[in-house]
Amino acid sequence: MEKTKVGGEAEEGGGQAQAPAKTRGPGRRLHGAVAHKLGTAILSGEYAPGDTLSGEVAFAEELEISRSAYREAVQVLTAKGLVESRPKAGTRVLPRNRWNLLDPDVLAWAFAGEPDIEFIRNLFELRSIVEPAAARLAAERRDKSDIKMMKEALAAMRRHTLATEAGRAADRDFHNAILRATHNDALMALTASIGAAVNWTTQFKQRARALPRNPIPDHARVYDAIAASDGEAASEAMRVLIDLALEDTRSSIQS
Amino acid sequence: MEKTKVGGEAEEGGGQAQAPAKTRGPGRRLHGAVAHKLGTAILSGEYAPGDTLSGEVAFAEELEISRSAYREAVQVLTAKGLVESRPKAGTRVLPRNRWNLLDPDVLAWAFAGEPDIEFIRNLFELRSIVEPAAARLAAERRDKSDIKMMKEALAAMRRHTLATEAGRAADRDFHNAILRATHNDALMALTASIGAAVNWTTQFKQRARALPRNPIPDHARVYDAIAASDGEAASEAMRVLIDLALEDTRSSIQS
DNA sequence: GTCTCCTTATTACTCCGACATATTACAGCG
DNA sequence: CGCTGTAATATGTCGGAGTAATAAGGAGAC
Repeated sequence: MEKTKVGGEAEEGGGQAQAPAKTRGPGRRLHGAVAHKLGTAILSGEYAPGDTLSGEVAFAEELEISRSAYREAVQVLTAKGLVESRPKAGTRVLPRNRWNLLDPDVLAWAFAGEPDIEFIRNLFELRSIVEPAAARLAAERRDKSDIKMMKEALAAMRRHTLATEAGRAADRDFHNAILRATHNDALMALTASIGAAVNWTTQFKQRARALPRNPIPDHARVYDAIAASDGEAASEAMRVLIDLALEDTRSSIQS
Repeated sequence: MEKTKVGGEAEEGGGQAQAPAKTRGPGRRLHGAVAHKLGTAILSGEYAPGDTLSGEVAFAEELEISRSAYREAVQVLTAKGLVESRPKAGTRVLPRNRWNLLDPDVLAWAFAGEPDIEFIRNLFELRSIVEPAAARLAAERRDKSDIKMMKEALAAMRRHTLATEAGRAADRDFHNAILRATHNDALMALTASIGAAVNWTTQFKQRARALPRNPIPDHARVYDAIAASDGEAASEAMRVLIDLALEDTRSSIQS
C-alpha cells in the first residue's frame, strides 16, 4: 500500500500555494476525510473482515496525520460497526453482519467505488417490502405539508428528467416525502437506504435502455392515491411502480 | 446539572484504593461510557434538538475526563447523527429526523430510560411490515443451518418462558434467525430494530396480562411453514403472530 | 437607513509527547 | 503436558499548545 495522503497536499517543506484542490481541502474535517477513506476501503473489500489494521502510530504516520485525528476516525468506524479495537490485539475489521449497512454514511461508502450488484438487489428487495406499505400508511396519515412536498418533488421530476442529477434528486425527494408522510420515525430512518435503492435502480435503468419509459405516470398514480387518502390504491400503485422499475432493470440486475 | 462522573472515582489527589465500583470502572472504555451517557441524555430528551452543549473544555472538565476522551465520544454521537459540531458555533443536537434511529446503540440508548410509547409503536409498525415479507423470503431461501438455528431458538423458548431474560433472548434469536434466513444483508441490518420491537412488545405483554397466552404455537406455525418452504403460509403465519401480539398489547399500547 | 464587507473573537480542530491499562504471548514451574 | 505468572506491546487516557474556521459585530458605502 502506497502512502496516500488524505487531506489536500500539505506540502510540509516547500511552498504554500497549493490551491487546496477542493477535492478534499479542509472543508471537511480531517478525521471525517480519514473516516471516509478508511470506510470506502473497507466497503470496497480492500480490507476484508478479520483483517487487522496496522497499529495506530504506524497508520497515522502513513496517512501523515496525528494519532488523535486517526483515533477519532476509527471511533467513527467503530460507531458504525465496521471495526473493533482492543488493547494489544489491534484494530480489526468486523464480520459483515455487524456492519450498520443502513447507516447513511456506510451506504455512501458502499457506493463510492464500483457498486456491488448483489447488495443493490438486496436494497431493492427491502424497498419492495417497505415502500408499498409506506404508501398505504402515507395515504392514511398525510397532511397538507406532506402533499405539498410530494407535489413539488413530482413537478421537479417533470422539469428535469431522470437523466440529470437534479431529476434523480427529485425522485428521491418524492419517495422520501412518502416515508415522511407515514409520520413514523422508524420508517423515516430508512430514507437513506430507500433513497440509495431508488437512485441506483434509476441509474441502471438509464444505463440499460437508450430511451427509457416515462416514469412520471407511475409516480403520479401513487401521488393521486395518497392525495385521495386511498390506502389500498396507494399501496397497489407503488407495487406497480416498483414492478415496472424491476422490469426495466431486469437485464442489468437479473433478479 | 450537577457534576456526575462517568468513570469510577479517579481520586486525583489522595489514596488509590478505590475498588473501582464495577458499576462502570474501566471495563468499558472511557469514551464509550461517555458516549453512552450523552446518548441516553439526548434520547431521553434531557438535551432537546437545537440545544447546544457546553464547550469542549467546560464539558470535559465537568465530566472529569480529558478532552481527547470527550472528543472521541462526541465523534461517536456525530457518526450516529445525534449531534453536529462546528467551530465557533459549538456542538448542537440535530433534529430528530437526522438521528439514525435504527442504529443498535441508539436503540439501546432510547430504551435505557423510560421507553417512549410512541416510538415503540413505530417500531412495532416497522416490524409488522418487514417480518411477514421476511418470513416469506426465508421460506424460499432457508438452508439447513438456518433451520437449525430457528429450531434451537424455539426449543430455548420452550425451556425458559418469556418471563425470563433467557426466554426473551431466545425469542429475539428466533426472529433474528428468520431475518438471517432471507440471506439479505439489508434485511439482516434490521435485526437490532426488530429485536427491540420484539423485546418490548413482549415486555408489555408480560406487564399487562397476569397469565399471558402461550406464544409457542404461533412461533411453531411460522417455523413449520418455513421448514416446509411454503412462503405464502410463512407470511400468513407471521402476520397472525404479529396480530396476536398486537392484540395482547393493545391495552398498554392502544394502537 | 439599509446593505455589504471586513474585522475580531470564540470555538472546535489538530498536533505532540508522555503515561496508564489491558491483553496477548511466552516462559518457567509443577 | 498443563497451568500459572510474568513481560512485552498496542490501545487507551491525559494535558497542553497552537492552528484554522466560523459566527457575530462593527465600519463603510450606497
